Amino acid sequence: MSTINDVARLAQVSKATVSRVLSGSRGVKEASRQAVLRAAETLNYKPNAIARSLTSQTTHCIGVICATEHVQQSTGYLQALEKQLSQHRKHLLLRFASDAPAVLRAVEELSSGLCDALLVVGARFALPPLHEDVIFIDCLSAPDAQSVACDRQFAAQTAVEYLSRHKRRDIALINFPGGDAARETLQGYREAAENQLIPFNRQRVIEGESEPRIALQKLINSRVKFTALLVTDDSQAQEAITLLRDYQISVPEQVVVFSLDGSTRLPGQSAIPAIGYSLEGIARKAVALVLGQDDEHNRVRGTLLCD
Amino acid sequence: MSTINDVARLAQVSKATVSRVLSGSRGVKEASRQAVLRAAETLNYKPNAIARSLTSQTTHCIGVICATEHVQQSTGYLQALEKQLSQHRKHLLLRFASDAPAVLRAVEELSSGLCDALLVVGARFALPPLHEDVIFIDCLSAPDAQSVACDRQFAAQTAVEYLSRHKRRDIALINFPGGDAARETLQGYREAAENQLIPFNRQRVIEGESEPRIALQKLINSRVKFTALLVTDDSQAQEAITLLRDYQISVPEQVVVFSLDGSTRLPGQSAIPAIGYSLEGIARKAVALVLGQDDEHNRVRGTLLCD
DNA sequence: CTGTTAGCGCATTCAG
DNA sequence: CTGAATGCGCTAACAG
Repeated sequence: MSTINDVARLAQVSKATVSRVLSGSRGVKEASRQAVLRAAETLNYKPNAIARSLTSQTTHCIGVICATEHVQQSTGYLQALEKQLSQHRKHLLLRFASDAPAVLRAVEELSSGLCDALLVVGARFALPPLHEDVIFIDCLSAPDAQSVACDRQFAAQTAVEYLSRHKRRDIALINFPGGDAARETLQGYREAAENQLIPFNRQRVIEGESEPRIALQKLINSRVKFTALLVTDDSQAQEAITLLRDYQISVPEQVVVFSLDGSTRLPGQSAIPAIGYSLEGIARKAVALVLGQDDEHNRVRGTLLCD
Repeated sequence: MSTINDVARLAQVSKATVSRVLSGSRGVKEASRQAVLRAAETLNYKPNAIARSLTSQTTHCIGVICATEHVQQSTGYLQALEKQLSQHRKHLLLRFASDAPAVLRAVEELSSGLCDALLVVGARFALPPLHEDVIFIDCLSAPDAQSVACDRQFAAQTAVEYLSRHKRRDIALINFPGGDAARETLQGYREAAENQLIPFNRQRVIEGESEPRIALQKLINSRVKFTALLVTDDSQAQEAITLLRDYQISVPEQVVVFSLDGSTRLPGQSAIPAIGYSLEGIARKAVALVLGQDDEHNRVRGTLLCD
């Protein structure tokens, strides 16, 4: 690769002039300008990004740590994020991490000046507080100012409203294992139920169980009646449906399964009703946050999805 | 962030000593060594990756340009690649590109010293020759030395063999639109057919058609008989099946659809017979190539998949 | 308008 | 064993 020195020599000017032409570009005699441009062209010169970063103290790299267990979910986010980032001329440094320690390691390794900021996506487990410029997307619980999250309360409300309109008033909920997400979901669920005059039955709510199959078994073992089942996402929905059928419970006839997050499904892929979030919208907000252009409103609301 | 200077000052030694301790680490008095280590610890010092890159002329970043149209396919590759790369302490810079110009742009933007090498994955379209250190994975056609590709001839052979064992001897093929991939596939197809004493009927082979639906319509319009259909990948298979059913042709009873690349499907997802490739194996080879440890054998063979 | 100088943070000489 | 000096490629401040 040719350097700025080569260009300067060929163009018979100083490095500074070359730099000016290729960056600031104002206040340069047209002749020199042309000479530089021509020299750069013939040498196929590209300013070295690393050297640039060293001076500017910014790499234009954003680290993205994908913590989603189910890869199919991450891919949509990745695409949306990459699109937003490249629109802002930022690069996306990718890392997968399937549990908290792995996320920590990834954060460590990316915190050596290589990235301007970090993004953690879809961590469904508890994360220790991360001091750096880390933004959380769709994670279980995170400081509000540094994260963009789904409005889970709104989602649960919508779901209950939808189900009760479909005459499914005995609604079970397999909630997130914990965190703010679980709290908000439960709140939305209770609130909407109250509005619908549906009596609250604690047995219908399973919490603190990270294994969905076990959660469902608990529910069935309790012999509480339910004609609808709220689960946190599509993969949980799939598992639930399989298990329900194993129990000879027909879906959706006997039990309607409703996914509280169906954003990552392909269009027309499934007939499971769900709340869908705009990945593009989420990515846009996240990138805005990362770039320090807070739009002060990091809660995203989803729309009802059902074919 | 603290710099090497801060550490040197705190440890009462020179920058050079600090550097020695934290890198080469030999030929340093134990006392200084401890002092440096302690200082680095209290300052939470991490050598700046950018400054390091500037001197070492290597960034440890590998650019990955995902050219797969169907995102579901890219995600498996991404995960496999990231795993291999991080094992080699390399970073993965992600970029999506859906057509040739976009790939070109991505290559341009990543060729400014930020990446040590580039990887293009799954380009199903013609690519102009790329001069840089670009390695191609699963692309339509690329110089053999710079690419890891599926052994398509072997795949087609295997498919034809499998189908004829299942008494499906009238095998149609919707081939790749062009490139070496198409050539090899056709060759494998013909060779196996010959071995099985299946007469070759050019009408059964559709080539040069990038739109799978149109390709299939061509085939059907020609009224040639076929009891099996070879397509290049799972998404094509899905489209084909839908269309066949629109034509009242039952799958797999009347026509068995066989996917020549089913690597990116989830286990047990589909009952379509296919050739599957080990993404991990492909990623391993690709990373070896990128790191200059050629293993001299960049062809990957797939295994028969059918439940 | 332009060249010289300094410095980003680090590793690597080369002397002591 | 260790410190001072040099340079990686570039930009910015400062003189001319």
